Amino acid sequence: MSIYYPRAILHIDGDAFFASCEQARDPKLRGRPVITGKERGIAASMSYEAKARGITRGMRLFEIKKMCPDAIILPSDYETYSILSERLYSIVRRFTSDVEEYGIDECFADITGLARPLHMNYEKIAATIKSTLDAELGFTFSIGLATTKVLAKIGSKWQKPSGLTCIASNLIRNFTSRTPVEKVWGIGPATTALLHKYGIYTAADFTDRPENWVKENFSKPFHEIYLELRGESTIPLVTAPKTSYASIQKVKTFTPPSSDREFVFSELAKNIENACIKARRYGLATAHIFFFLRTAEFVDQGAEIKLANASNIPNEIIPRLRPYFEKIFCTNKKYRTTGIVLSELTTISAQMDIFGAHTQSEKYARLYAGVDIVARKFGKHALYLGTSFAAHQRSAHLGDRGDIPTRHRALLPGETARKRLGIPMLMGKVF
DNA sequence: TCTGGGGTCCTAGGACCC
DNA sequence: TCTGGGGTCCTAGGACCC
Repeated sequence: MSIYYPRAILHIDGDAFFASCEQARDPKLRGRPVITGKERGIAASMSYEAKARGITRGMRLFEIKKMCPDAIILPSDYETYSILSERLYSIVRRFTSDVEEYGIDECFADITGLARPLHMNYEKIAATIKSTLDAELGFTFSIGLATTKVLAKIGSKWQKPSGLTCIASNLIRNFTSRTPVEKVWGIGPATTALLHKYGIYTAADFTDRPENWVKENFSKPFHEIYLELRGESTIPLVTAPKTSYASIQKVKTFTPPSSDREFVFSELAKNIENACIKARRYGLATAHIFFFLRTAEFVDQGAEIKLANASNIPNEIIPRLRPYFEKIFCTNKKYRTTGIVLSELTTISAQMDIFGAHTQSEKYARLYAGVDIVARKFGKHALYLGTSFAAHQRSAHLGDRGDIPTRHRALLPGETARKRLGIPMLMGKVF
């Protein structure tokens, strides 16, 4: 039998997702070159009409206006994209509960064993999911069907937009021999360079090597990719929803860069408020805070602060940061970004177990319980601190449409987060 | 690719213990 | 006091992803 799938895994990917969401919401935009990313000054996502005009990701907006004067350039609206993203997941879940929400515009789904109950072969199921998504969301999706996640990813990219690519077991080599290693999910620039040194240029070149050679020369993730490329499913779908975080990070860039001390501090305060909102939503409190300021020249400075008592209350955290902010802030510099990382997060109940009582002030805890209720009813920024007033004014003025919602959190202690962000520590550790 | 705002996972090596 | 083996925990850092 030629159509054979030991396991049937789908990768489902929205085509030009952000731009497509805008076109789905406003029919007047359909058929026109739409670009998102206005707030950054570069193209984040382009409709296929814009791609046809030569516009690529990361292109500067002034350049785009020259190339394509009728381009419609919009700021990113992550709240709307998230709503459509949830709709994507829920449509796929009509077919199977084994869905991994991998990114705002994509997911994996395991449909193994569903051919009989649904009275369709796997390829027909994939086609049905695709036509349902296209019809209900009003724009197109590309799907890869294969026996592993890595191969399904190759499939979904194979014919974009609006493609359905099925890689049955006997066809794997047809695809891997035409896939450069750097296009394989999980193989980045460092591993590509290493593979090239061994004379490996396509995915099939890689799978032709003996397994022991791969085990000896590569770390575990690349051995798994190797097996997946051979059709052996090794990387499981992660279908459980995220319930907790090891750290929470909020970073925001503003234009134009500013040398106004109070304005920059208000941007930092707003990030703290947003990080605390998220911490409270998950019942978490932080004992380790890291913040940084980035200048217009992309020079970062930061400081770490350790709290004796864990907190998720901006009123407690912001005053602790202020002295370090004052030491870092330089009046003759312009700043473009502020960021905050909360780590050493503990659950509120764990705190009570350890200390036998609430460690955060009862007054603030009650106040913020109220704030969170108002925010749920009237919007996230219905209430905010005077400290971040300037930042809220700016975003209302510019027509910001909300912050990026995050579903995942890195498991990083504060200093690691600083290092990962590539921020040198100028002040040393502060406690 | 002149640079947005999030994330994951793995490994090496040191501290400390028996 | 020294040598040695083995285990666990933690941190730093690298590589990748959207």
